Amino acid sequence: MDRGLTVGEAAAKVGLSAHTLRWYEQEGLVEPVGRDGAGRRRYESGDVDWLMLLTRLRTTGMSVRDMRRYAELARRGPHTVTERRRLFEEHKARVLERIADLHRDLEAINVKIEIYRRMEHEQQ
Amino acid sequence: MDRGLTVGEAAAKVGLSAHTLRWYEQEGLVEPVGRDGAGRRRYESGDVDWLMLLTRLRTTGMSVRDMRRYAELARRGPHTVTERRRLFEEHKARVLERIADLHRDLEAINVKIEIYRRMEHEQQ
DNA sequence: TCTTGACTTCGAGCGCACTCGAAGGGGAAG
DNA sequence: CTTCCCCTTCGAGTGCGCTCGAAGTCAAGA
Repeated sequence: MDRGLTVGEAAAKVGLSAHTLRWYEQEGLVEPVGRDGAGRRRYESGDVDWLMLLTRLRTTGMSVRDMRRYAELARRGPHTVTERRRLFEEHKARVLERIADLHRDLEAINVKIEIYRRMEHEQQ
Repeated sequence: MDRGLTVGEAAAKVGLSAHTLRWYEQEGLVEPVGRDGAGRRRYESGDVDWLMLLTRLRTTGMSVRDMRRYAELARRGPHTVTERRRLFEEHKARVLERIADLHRDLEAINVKIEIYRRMEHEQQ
């Protein structure tokens, strides 16, 4: 038994399917991960950390296309750190805007709930 | 010139395409809207209000399927008001959870930005 | 040794929410 | 009357992000 997790174990850990993990690799979101003697993927802790970062980017609405751009920067080495930071700061701004939009739209939904509550009251 | 907006005007007003407005009608998200003598759609202010509510539900992540369920309740009349309020309250809870998730994931992104900043500093 | 089950690659398929294009029909301006 | 533009219906196409299935390999357990 080599060190590291199989694709199934890594998938369970990060909350994605094994199919999706292979697809992420194929799409260039993840560097080709190490293999054991039989050609099976072995996810080390660094690989898992990277996947967890990717899932955070995904759940905050980053597209696969942008995640690929980011992965390419990371592969190109330490001289792309400034660009990576900018990419994250732009993403952060988008997420903050998204949160503000959600709050704004919730206002309208709350108004609607209040209207329904009043209608229920009058029906009695 | 009849009263009301054409599909193009209504689309511009609510920020959707004319194609999408027709599609919403076809999908049962909107009651068949009134027509002028030539069979063209005429959106009255109530129709536009409904579309604006729908767009708020969409931008807060409600699926077209759930919007259709809501539209069906509204069509069934005033005795569905309680159910509509419940639907909105459940949706509101999901949106609040989504906002909380976004804040949590932003934390991780902020940590990453800080790490990059330190790396940039050390490179100088 | 045999079975089981997770792994491999590859390519096709799916669900969602539009998005577009074709073909034709007014109606208002010049 | 012609031009123009927006309208109509219908069905097909698109982009995204997976998701699935087929066919085959391999290693560990009974």
